[in-house]
Amino acid sequence: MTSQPAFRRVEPDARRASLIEACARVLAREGAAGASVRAIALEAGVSPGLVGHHFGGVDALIAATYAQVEAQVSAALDAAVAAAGPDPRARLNAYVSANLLPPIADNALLSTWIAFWSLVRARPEIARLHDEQYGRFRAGLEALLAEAGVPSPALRRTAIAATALVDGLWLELCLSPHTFARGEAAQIAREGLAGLTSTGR
Amino acid sequence: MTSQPAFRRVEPDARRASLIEACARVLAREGAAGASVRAIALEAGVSPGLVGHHFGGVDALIAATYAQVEAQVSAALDAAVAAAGPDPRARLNAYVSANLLPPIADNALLSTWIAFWSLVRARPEIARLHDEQYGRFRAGLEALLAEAGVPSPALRRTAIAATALVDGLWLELCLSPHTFARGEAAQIAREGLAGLTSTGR
DNA sequence: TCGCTTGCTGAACGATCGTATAACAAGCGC
DNA sequence: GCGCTTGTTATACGATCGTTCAGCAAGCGA
Repeated sequence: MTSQPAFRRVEPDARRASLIEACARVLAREGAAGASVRAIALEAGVSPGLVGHHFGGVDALIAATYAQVEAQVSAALDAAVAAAGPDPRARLNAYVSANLLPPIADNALLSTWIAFWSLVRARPEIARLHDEQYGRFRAGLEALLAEAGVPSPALRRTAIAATALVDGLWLELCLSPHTFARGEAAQIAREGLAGLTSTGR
Repeated sequence: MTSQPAFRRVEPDARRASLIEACARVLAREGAAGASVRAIALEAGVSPGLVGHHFGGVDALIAATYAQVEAQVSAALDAAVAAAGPDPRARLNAYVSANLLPPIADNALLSTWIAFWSLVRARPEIARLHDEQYGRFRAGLEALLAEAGVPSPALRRTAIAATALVDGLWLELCLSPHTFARGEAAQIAREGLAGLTSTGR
């Protein structure tokens, strides 16, 4: 009888990806407070030492997870805009409401994101990542607003307001999911965006 | 030579208040992860055992701190509305923009609030407090929106959108304070509110 | 089949966590 | 001035935290 291997060797990139996914799941399930090295390693089915081996420390793993989740969100937004066709207004609406519809408005993803927010003030590395992410999101929004005819002077403020609207809806969707449904949030975001752009001067 | 007392006896209510204030300061400075019993006790200048003695556990202290901070914010909002005079539109504007001006838009208060958010998913008690707080805020907003002439069918959605706008601006003000100034945030909120209510049907 | 590279394990370390508890002492009532 | 109440301290406990590291073993190449 041949005993099966006690563990499988995986190439570094694949193992890192597996740890990142496990970290995201733990963050979603237990919040930032529960994202310990041991909990993440258990979730990934590996030993705690592997986290230090591949990332050097748990902070770097969390930062990598942030970057990974953000890349997924960004890709989903780009896809939504591309699928919306050529009409500028439709592209703008798609960009905004995609944040509040699947696959972005997933409970696990929302929880992951708020766990990151809670780390921003304590970890300068996370804060830097957040600033970059926020900047990219707002830049994308400003470009779509410009396409949709929002005049240049109002661009910055309209983009900030729309970003805040989306973030606020996203936040409440995460904190108390029973207040309103995902579909309603997307509709509120679309209506709100219409209001924000109609009076933007 | 008379040696001075090693500590002062304080009546329970006053000591509890002192611990709550210390908890808020620690949450603001170090985030939820740093709000340990020992850190809070050190901040308050007492021994760690006092937290258990007066609150039973650190969770109850954090919940009490949440309730206390919320009461302060609520009082500041009421005061802002009262100071705005009788005009419905002015009262509505005061309610919204007061969230983004001193004393509410204080860095410590903002950090405290986001630390609470990060605890909502992990602690059901905190989640319940959040739901109550959010409900009160939205109810207050709906009343002011009704005064300002927003028709009843649009009331709920408009209030949700305005709350999200304020929360989003508040969040970004906390996460990266250099993106925009407090005064600009309040102005964006006022303009955004005008847009939200003008198209609300 | 054997050796070598290296991904991986698992135990151990010191620090810090929340909580419980026995002893102490501040300060009021008498 | 003195005892009593009780707010407060200090310590101890077990659990869990992040990190380190010596050694095992998986699986490829020869």
